[in-house]
Amino acid sequence: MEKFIDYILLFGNLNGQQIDLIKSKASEIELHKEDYYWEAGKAVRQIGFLSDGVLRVYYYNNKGEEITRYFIDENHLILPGNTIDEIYTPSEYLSAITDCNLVVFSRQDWKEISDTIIGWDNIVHKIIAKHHSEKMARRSELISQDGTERYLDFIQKFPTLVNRVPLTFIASYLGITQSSLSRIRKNIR
Amino acid sequence: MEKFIDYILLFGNLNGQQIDLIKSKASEIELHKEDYYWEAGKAVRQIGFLSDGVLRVYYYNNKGEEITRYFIDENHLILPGNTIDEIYTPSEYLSAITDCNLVVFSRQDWKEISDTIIGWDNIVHKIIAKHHSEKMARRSELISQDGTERYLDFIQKFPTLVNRVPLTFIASYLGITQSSLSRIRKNIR
DNA sequence: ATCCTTTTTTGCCAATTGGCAAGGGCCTTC
DNA sequence: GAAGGCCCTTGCCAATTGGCAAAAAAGGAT
Repeated sequence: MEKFIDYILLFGNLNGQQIDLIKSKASEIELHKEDYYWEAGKAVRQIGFLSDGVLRVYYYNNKGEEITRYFIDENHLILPGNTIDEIYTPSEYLSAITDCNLVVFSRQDWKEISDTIIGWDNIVHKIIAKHHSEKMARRSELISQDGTERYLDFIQKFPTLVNRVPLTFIASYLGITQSSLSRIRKNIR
Repeated sequence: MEKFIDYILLFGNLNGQQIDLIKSKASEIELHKEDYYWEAGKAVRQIGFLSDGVLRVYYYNNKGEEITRYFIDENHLILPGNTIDEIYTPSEYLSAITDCNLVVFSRQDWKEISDTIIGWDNIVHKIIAKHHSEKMARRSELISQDGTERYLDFIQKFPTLVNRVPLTFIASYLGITQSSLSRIRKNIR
């Protein structure tokens, strides 16, 4: 919970009263390895902040292969869709790679926070902007690289993930097969 | 100019007076093929809306190769950075593939519009959210596909671009070489 | 129409990656 | 400590892509 408050405070100032309001609305949940946080086709009813653990976002392509779009690690806000107002039904899955702790808010409570705390929306917009630019930057660079470069890039950008995420998922994220990635790692050694 | 107003109205309502204010702040500029709209390292001082033509966003990777990150076609807003407040210095180039027409606003005028028109920020946030989700979706799917699939995907998603964008740029966007793309097109025929 | 430039296609060979299946290592469970 | 499961590595061969350079095609300008 403190992690969440600390994170928010990176993007704007809040007084003690505002922080108390936020805390009063929050609840903490745990996910075990392989639990879903979202499932494709099922409406998402809460806003979450990942305080511990790693999640992965994936979908199935038209050949039925499971493709990992990206990973979410500690200290990231998980917002459903583009706006808070509309119910969001994801087209992809979000599940726990490791055991996870999250701070969650109901859509309703989140809205009340937004209506009560002046500057809240601004903070949230800053966070969204940051997330998007991070994700874009990561993705775009991958495409022009070969397997080895992609992997080196990955371990440089996500040093904390390399040892916590199974090889299959990393390979899928990098757009190569697990065996190719395994061979690449062998060559690097 | 009308294109810009029409575009904005897709995301929210404005009255005649508000539209007049916007028009009074706007100016129209032309870019010729290969002109820069942004250059890496040079601060961007305006907000633009591309009403005609195609732009491409690219950078140089650590091998000195020019990598096309994405294309921008008609009816897209071009916002510098994550927030209007901070001066934005891009790390990539944005140049015209075809002759282009843009509607541009100085940062100052844009701010005045934002301060005067209630709901303007909301409209802009919706547009930003839309752009980001579009870009992410496009990019992520590419990585799990081979050259042929990427190209088929491209012509399906950007039918209007295929014949206006030189092959090199499309290849670079798809993360393959120009010759490979040429061979792929041959096989498809 | 001709020349010149730019863009696209090809050929050839090397390097990279995929597909498939088997094998090895490690951990858990009984 | 044996059996089973999961994850990672490896071998073999086929398919895909890259690199380089030359040829062909398509546009533009005079």
